[in-house]
Amino acid sequence: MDMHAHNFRLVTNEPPCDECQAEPFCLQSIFSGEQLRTFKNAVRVKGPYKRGEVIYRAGTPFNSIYFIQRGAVKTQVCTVSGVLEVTAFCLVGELLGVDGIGCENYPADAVALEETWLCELPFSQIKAMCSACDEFHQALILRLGRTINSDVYQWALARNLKAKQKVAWFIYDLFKRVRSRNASDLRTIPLPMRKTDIANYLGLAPESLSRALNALDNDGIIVNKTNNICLVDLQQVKMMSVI
Amino acid sequence: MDMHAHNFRLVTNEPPCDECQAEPFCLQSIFSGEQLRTFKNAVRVKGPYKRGEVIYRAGTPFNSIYFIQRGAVKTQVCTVSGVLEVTAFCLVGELLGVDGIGCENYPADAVALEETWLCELPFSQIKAMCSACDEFHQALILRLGRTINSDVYQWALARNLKAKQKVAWFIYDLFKRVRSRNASDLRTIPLPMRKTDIANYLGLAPESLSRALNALDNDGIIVNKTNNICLVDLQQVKMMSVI
DNA sequence: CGAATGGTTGACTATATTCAAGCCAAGTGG
DNA sequence: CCACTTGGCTTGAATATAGTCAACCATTCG
Repeated sequence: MDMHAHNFRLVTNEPPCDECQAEPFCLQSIFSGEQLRTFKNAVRVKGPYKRGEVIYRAGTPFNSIYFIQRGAVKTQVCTVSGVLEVTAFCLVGELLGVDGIGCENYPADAVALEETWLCELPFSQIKAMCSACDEFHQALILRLGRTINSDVYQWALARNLKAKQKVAWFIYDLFKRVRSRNASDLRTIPLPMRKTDIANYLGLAPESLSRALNALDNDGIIVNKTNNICLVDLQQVKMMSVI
Repeated sequence: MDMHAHNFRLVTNEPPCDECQAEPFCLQSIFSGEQLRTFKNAVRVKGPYKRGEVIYRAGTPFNSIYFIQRGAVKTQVCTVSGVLEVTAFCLVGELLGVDGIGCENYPADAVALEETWLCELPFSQIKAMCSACDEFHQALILRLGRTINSDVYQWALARNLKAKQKVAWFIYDLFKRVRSRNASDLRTIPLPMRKTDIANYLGLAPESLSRALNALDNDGIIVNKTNNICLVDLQQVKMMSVI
């Protein structure tokens, strides 16, 4: 069914990028002329994935990384007793599946959080392009480095925070990521994921997250809605999220 | 002073590997003949680093990764308010500095936990060898993948554990790493790091770690000493460390 | 020997989880 | 169009858990 769904969703490459909300952050910006042609032939647009739909499962062979054209994705691992733990959120303009590099299989499930369109980059092609173009290789390494860095070392700093600070940290991180794709001055960021997902990701009970968000709202630092959060006092949010 | 210390410690390449405790896990095992010669010329043995000595600092340029021949290392980042957070422990036979790949600078300090000898692999040379030898490239990627995987995804699973379970998880992880380098059946693993470092790494107060270790000891699952831990009931330790 | 550091213990406090109940908005079927 | 259900979210009270503070013990190091 999964495979069938993929086939169903597969869109031709001509023109693959018209609907992309994240074109300025696409790796293709490095290329021109013949190389751009090669790149565009290598990638495939896939979508739409509906909310809750699985993009790939943990344990399936790692063949591709994905660029998120539109939408948002969560990754989650399943413990031996069947508890799901959210490991990351990927937003528009970010890379998905990077955690599979160096592994036979993807280590986590990837699940769409809203209607999502992806640009698939087969890893074999990526390797070929890395060999052919050093600039591409460097750009890719930089992206991967940044991804790993934020996944690992940000968490190292966040794990000793109290619930309220953790939440502030999460909100501020999300804000930075949204803003970097979208230089506008908006302080209201959408939350494509469920609050329960956020709680899980932060290692909090949903009730604790709810209380922490409430506390921040009562302090006048944020305005907490179901599907978005407004960072009223940006400086304060930033301050709270550091030890 | 740092630079000076390095020069002081620099040992000639002939013979670099005689004292290595981790030779079977060295990347050179891939090579033979002329390539082995090239590899041996590329690497440099450095040591001894005394306990507490800084190997590299966060923010200094990333030039090399290191293979730990002997000893053990912790990496730590410093928060804006000056609090140190331990991000990882690296043991004999493991790679240090991997967190710098894709970055201009090392993201964390590396500090020796005991008398430590390293084998330095300049990243420029690594890149050259990757181009020259696909098998090496694959082996390296595999190592990096495993490192990242354990740093990121293991933590994702551990972050929702209670103190006692976190401690069991840490001990079991350490046990697996020690055993994989050293196929003996010993159940007593040395602790090159301070208990305060472990507590920091696990996001616990030192007192909480102490109590958790005590509880495990009282349960008859481990024997808790200052510089080592004996896993009396291995199965139980493993069981406790999963959700 | 005395100081310093790391580790432990106990009492108290802060913090987060659990459980149970209720609310609200969105989707469903009559 | 309106009850009805559902899932996600919130609230309050009771409980479990970890952190803090202060004192103390053990080892190491000068």
